[in-house]
Amino acid sequence: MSKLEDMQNLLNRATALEELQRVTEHLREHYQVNHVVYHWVNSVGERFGCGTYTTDWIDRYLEKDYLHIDPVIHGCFQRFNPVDWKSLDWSSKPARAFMKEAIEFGVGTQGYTIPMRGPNGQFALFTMNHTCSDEDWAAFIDKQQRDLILVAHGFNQRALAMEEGVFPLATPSLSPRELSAMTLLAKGKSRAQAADEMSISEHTLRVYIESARHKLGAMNTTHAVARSLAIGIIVV
Amino acid sequence: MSKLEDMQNLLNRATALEELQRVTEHLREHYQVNHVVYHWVNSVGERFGCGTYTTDWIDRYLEKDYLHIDPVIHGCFQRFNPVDWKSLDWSSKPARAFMKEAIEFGVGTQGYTIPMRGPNGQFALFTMNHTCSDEDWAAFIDKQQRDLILVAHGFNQRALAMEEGVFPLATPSLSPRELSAMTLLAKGKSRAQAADEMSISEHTLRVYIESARHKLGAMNTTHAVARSLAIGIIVV
DNA sequence: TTTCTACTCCCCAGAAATAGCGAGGCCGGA
DNA sequence: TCCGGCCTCGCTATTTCTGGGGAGTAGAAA
Repeated sequence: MSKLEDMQNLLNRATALEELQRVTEHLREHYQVNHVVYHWVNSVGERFGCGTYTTDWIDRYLEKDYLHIDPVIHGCFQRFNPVDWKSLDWSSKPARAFMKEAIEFGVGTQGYTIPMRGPNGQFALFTMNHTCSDEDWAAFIDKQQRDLILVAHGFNQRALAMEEGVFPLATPSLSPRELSAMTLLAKGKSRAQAADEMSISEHTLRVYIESARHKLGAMNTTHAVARSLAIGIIVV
Repeated sequence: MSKLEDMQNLLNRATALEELQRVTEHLREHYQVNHVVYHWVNSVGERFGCGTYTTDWIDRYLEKDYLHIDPVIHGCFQRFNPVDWKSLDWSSKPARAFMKEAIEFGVGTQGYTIPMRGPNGQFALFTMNHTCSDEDWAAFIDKQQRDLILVAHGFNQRALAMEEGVFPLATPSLSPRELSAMTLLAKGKSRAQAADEMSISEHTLRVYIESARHKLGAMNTTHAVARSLAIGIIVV
């Protein structure tokens, strides 16, 4: 039994954010790296995180709205596979300034981040970073890659399980015609065009949009389509 | 070197659908199961698949539009973690009829499906199924779980890499104000409300929406917001 | 059987979005 | 320095959407 499996067991029993936090600390010990962080955006846009960053750095990050500068966030949003920080675009001036400041706060110069996406638009990142040479880091990643993916998945499963406790997965169910309507609108069709494609009158189409809107608790058509996409009941 | 690692290497070199197909066949041999299937919906809603199902079954599946009945699809859309088919809801009449027919076409009675989500709304499923007892299947899954997750990831990485060849990831870049506008609209705000929140005149807001629309190649506001969400440049 | 949901169609008035036109200031890169 | 992108504001006319109100069918569930 490796230490890692012990940690996975610990992870699988975690039911609160503090327990995930503790796992990140154990992982840091185990891998002997600067930091281990897991954070995510849930289905209603709230952000959560746990990890070994100092509160100073987290406060700084939030205060300066680095979410919109951090190339790791940008890069991971565009990718499925894990991302080595070296492969990201650090060419812009704010990005470099951000990196410089991060290092001052103890963040490693080398980093590896695994993006994950869940139902209802959930998006999460599992990051490990360290200060060492490119070669050492490459060797480390090469060796641990698989384990890191599995650990990251473990984190996300627990996080999603915690959410289900809070948001009991009340996905509104739209009828087939309502879904078609939402899909066509999401594709940019006007009501007239959508009605035409569905071979119904525009009046009828409007009824579907309305009822979909009500089911989704949306303020207007755009909102309804946005929610449909976000909760994954339609795909463009 | 296990056989599995050989297969992962094979997978990592795959550049076309046929090669993925071949890997599914190898996996079926290796694990001695009825079927191995990987299929996905890409960023523009096109569907692709490869695996060991018979063409008869695939044709039947498409013909009867089973995508909208199959509880595996439904269940996986709502989940992040891998799904054992037994844990799904087979209570509805069409679902049971579907399962019965699937078995007639050689699909296993036991199944395990791993859902995956990528950037730009990509959604994929990796499935392994077999006909055996509950106990044997549980033991098999328990033993292979980790490897299956890694293999599934391998498939998805290759599939996404193939897509980038076809859709060169030309993500339009919106200005900060344009992004704010899109985000507020996605949250259900009207133009007046959004303008108010951004502390600008509604006329100005309109300019942002218009320019965002043009950058995104969208037909109307709803379409622009839908695209922004789908390509992941905003989060609700 | 009754009830419920889904699907289809219709009208109207007011609110909102769209498609054009225009203007000026600011900042950063070529 | 000039060009381009970004941010801000204005006008008009037309089209589209929204939010109410109806009403009838069919099929499935209770």
